[in-house]
Amino acid sequence: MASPSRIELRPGNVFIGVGTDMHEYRTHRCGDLRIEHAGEKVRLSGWIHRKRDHGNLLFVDLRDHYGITQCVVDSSSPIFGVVEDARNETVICVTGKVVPRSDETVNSSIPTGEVELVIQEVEVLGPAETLPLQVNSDEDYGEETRLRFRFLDLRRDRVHSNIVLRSRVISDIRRRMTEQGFVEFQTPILTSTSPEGARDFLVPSRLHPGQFYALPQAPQQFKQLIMMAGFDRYFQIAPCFRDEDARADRSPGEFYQLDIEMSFVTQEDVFAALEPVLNGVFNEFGDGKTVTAAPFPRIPYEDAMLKYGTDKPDLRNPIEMSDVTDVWRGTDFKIFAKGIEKGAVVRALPVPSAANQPRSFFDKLNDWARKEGAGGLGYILFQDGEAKGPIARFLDEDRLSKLQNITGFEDGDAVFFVCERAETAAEFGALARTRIANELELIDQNTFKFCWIIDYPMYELDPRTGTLEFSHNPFSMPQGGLEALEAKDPLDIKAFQYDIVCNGIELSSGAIRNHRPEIMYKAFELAGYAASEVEARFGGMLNALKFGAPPHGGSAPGIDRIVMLLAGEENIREVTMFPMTQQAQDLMMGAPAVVSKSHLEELHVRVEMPPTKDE
RNA sequence: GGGGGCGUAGCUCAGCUGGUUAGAGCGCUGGCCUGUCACGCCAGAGGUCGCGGGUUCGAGUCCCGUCGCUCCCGCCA
Repeated sequence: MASPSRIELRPGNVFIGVGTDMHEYRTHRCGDLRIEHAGEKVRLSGWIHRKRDHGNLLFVDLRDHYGITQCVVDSSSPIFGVVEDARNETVICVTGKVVPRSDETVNSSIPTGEVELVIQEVEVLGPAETLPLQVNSDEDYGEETRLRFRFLDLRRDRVHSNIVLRSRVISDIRRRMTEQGFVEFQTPILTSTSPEGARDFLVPSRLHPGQFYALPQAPQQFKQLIMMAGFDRYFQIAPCFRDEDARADRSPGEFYQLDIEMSFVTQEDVFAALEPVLNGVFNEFGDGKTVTAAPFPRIPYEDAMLKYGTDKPDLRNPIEMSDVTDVWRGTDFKIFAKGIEKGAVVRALPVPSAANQPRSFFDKLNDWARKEGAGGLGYILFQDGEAKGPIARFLDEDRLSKLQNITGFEDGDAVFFVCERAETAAEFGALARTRIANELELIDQNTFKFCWIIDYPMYELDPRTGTLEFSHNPFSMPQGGLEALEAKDPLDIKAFQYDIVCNGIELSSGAIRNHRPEIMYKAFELAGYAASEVEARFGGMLNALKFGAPPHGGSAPGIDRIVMLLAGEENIREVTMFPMTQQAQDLMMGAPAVVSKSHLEELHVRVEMPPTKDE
């Protein structure tokens, strides 16, 4: 017989000898027993999932992590009363004989449904009080109850399996990364504040009064330093901390990234490393949905903004916008023509097979558009070779054929028009695109569509101050290098900066990094930072760049969002074991909390409360 | 920081234009029931209607404030 350390916990395994030396708690798990076990004396431990009490005959569904087994006892047994008195969710250990069920009483909906355990001995291991939420129910409980009693919520099937899925996804990612030659490292949790980006979490220093550590917003600088240290290919399931407000798809405070960085690579090399990992993981855990095959489409930022109105397009949506400003310029439809004169653009949204929708469909959309603050949502229907609808008459043959060339509409389609300033047109067009596709159920729910968004602008103007600032990561390499920084209009410079998007959800951003100090100085100079300031803020990294830095780049897909997509969950709490509320509180552990005075004194910290309203 | 939704029994919710003793399902307690699998049947307990103030003869319901949960905007290099 194998030594205990080599015994695996697999369904069907008897992992401890049965008989006189029966294990104290269990010989099998609650998902194990099959018809082959009939006649054996076994021991199970688990939670009372549900009882069916017939007075003189009592069924107990005993549940553990692995499954449910029906146990049965009748009033002739001396321990009948003990089982009858135990509440749901009480942890018990039962010993008895496995018996086959009669044909009429087999339960084909559970794997153990052909047998049941006749209870001969019972021990209550952990009694349960009256429950604040019922584990054996699909009822949708309020967040407050669920989070305060998360340990109960986690017993329930849906969250329990989400968390297991999360674990399996992470294991699978680790395996795929390791097999590609990536090496996993840990980076510091207590580090320095990062000068750009989100709000930091600060940790006061006991040894250095008045000084603070910060929790890393991401291991960005560390992973670059790992490349400069010559490790070539790094990855980590990295905790990241940002003190920003939560959303349904954004935990307050903390989240995890698959953080990766590679040396001597181009943008394409990074894509080639990540694509098989993402495609593989989504195929493995995507519940049979189709997954974009590598190489994923690469969409330049500018194209994405024009076609989808956003840099995180949902490619499941077949509607692609195009610019038709010229088609409407100078027509008698004054709303558009005058708008165009004042600098507005017109975007077309061709919607396949929408021409036969009832009038009310178009009216409803128009009402919605006005409520969103747009002028409206004009449209033309193409039916039986004719252009129909309220504004169709403003376009002559020439203009209509031009429109067809641009949008590629076919007979039976409808084309919607958005006329706004370019930025608003993109924003509102994106909303309309999503809205229309949802109304007409054009979104394929059985697929994961990936794409890379590439060629992000290096700089943008701050809309309030009009000053030049980094539009993404200041450590990205500008396309064209130093030459571009010196010669081009900064707003025309692109960066080797890219996002990966799946079904309209941004999974990560990444970049080829700027590994040349002189380019770094220049890039920051354009954004208004003096060399001395750059040195003060990024001294450590800048220093490393000066002692032989390899070209390098990477990315960091969000683990939580990957699991959300795979689990089909809309809310990140459903895939997080111990989440906080939207107000960043842990209701179960009671965090954050007031700490003792001595605690604070040790850290040289004094609390000053914000003024209350009547002060 | 701002906007929306929700807050009634342990839990999920109903409660009309303000009007007698605030209801249901699940859970809980007690009773009956030997083949159920969301077992069934009978009975019972359980409520400061989030909290504070106001309007009114009368407030779960209307108004103001406040707290909690949530969704969104801002924020998230």
